Amino acid sequence: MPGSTRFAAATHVMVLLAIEREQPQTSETLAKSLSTNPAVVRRLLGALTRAGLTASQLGKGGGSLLARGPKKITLADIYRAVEEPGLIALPRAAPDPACAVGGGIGPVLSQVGDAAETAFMTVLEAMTLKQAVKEIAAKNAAAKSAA
Amino acid sequence: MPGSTRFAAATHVMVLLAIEREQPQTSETLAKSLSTNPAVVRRLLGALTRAGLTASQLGKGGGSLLARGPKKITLADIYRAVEEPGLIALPRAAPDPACAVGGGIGPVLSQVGDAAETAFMTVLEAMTLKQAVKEIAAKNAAAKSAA
DNA sequence: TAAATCGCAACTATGTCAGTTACACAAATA
DNA sequence: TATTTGTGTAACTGACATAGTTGCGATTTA
Repeated sequence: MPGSTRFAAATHVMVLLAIEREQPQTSETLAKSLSTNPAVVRRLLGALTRAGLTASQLGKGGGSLLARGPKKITLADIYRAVEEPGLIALPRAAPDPACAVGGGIGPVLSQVGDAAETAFMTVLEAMTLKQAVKEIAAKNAAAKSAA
Repeated sequence: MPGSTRFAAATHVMVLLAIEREQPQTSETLAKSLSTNPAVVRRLLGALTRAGLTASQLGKGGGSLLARGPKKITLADIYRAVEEPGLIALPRAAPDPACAVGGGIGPVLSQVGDAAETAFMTVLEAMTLKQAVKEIAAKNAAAKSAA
């Protein structure tokens, strides 16, 4: 499997926070929903907080909350918060200097890569957290009626 | 480093083959240009051949050639030949069944992920190998005149 | 037949990620 | 002020993907 599952996990967390908008959620509660460890959630939350997407409240009755409304958060925001940029990796080893291609290929590739990544992010940009919550609720309702 | 460098390496190989259109290139020659090992190149070439992008000639005087003209090969073809699909990884662990989000988030995420990946590929689709060769040549000329 | 070359399979090394444990620090409550 | 609750972060581990390497069998040409 290429890449990381952080985006999926972070989105899950954000959806949960969006649904329980009022109540601060502890990392333990969130971890249980994701079937994972509180520390994993806290790492995610750390990245989300640094990106200004969530805020956390220390002490009793504390936990994490959305820093702004779910209509003002897109999946692109979440992606950027937890994933590294650079969908296309450039080679580690420097190519043979005698090779006619070696010098020019890097810039060309990263130019195309940036353009492709921008297109990728644009799609993520188009979906807000609120829409995601709505779609998930719809899927759940469909699944329930089928059962 | 996230992801793989195969796409960059495979593109490098393809550009080389496009430039030396007539002469079959051995994996050893190609490997030297990439500063890597012949076996690594052969693995790449294997994937490219399976995808119908290159053809190889066994025996003495053999090597690899482009299977069709560089105008008819896009960077998307190369990407698909050597990289796994699925830019967005879904979580390994199944979420808590009691969690209201668990069931619905997977489908929603993979739907958005597919759309984003399609956008990504469209950009790659827009650039042919021939164009890439041309741009690289231009970059090299610029670098040479600057030196 | 001999030389050149691909194709493939094993193996190793390295890096990243998820998972886990542990502990210090902050904030609220009694 | 002492206790409780919960975050933030560091260290360690195990799993897995990738790149790199080696070796050998198969195939083609001279």
